[in-house]
Amino acid sequence: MSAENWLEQLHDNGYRVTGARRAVVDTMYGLTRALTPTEVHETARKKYRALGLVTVYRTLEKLEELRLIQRVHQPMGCQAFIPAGIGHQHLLLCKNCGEVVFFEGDDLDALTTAIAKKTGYKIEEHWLQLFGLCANCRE
Amino acid sequence: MSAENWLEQLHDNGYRVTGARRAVVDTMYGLTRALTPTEVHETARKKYRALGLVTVYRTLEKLEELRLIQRVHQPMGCQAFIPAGIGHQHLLLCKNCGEVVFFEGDDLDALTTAIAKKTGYKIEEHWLQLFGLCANCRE
DNA sequence: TACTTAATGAAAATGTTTTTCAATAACGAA
DNA sequence: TTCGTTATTGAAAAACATTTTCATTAAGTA
Repeated sequence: MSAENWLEQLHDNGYRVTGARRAVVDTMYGLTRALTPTEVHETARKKYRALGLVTVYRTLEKLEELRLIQRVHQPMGCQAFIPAGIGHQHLLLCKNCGEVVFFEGDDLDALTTAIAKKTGYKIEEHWLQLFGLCANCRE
Repeated sequence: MSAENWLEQLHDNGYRVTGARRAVVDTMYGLTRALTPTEVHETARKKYRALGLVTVYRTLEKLEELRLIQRVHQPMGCQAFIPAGIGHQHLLLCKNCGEVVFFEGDDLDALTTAIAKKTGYKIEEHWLQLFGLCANCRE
């Protein structure tokens, strides 16, 4: 996996590889902190001056559609994006610096079965997110 | 607990009880589906015609501050509010009709301890949310 | 190299949330 | 009850965020 590979995936899905998209992909690829569309615009414009904010929105939309990036929900807002985890993963976020770590291995089967029985719901998905302080920020 | 009690809590915290606030509180109290500020405005205006959208935003802000309501995060958007659960509770949402059920009793200690050890993070909170179909909507 | 058409940036439109401000009304004090 | 202080209000404007429109540009294929 590399930024070049993301561009290939765009191409393979019938999307053209343009300078604007290269700049956005280069900005997003490998990020460990979520960025808002405006932040992506500011950063990517250093690589491609003419880049418009509208194109950032449109490119993020396509990267999300290809599941290369995903939206991050936080108390402060839910418009930021990071590279997507692979398979079923959850997030751990540092409240101080915003660093994002993926983890897997939650076993919520017992819980969901119990809740399903109690409520009559058919449970199809779950969101689990942890918040804390990363090794650097816990001082 | 009743809508009247929410108004008392506003009063006890130094806020005045007005017609506009009554209408918003009456709308929010007892809801089992999340409403956006605009939806609250539309509904509450049936009880208090002159109600402005701005006042809805301001009242929701205060109810959230008093922890009487809380924001609900969903794939489609994160601007909707419902009456808050008591203590540490999680949400189960029906994907079809939007009905919200609270539950407790998750035990994530083993998981968070393991993740904390693996990542070096100090874990302070977690969000857990289940999505599915309620008894009515699963047909 | 030329052609087709997806992609672009700018501007405008739309939608949401916040701020400003003069008028109003809640509510404690008299 | 009445009065006075001041929090609250709605309207309008401002500030932001996101989407749409459209003429121009450039990617990728023939």
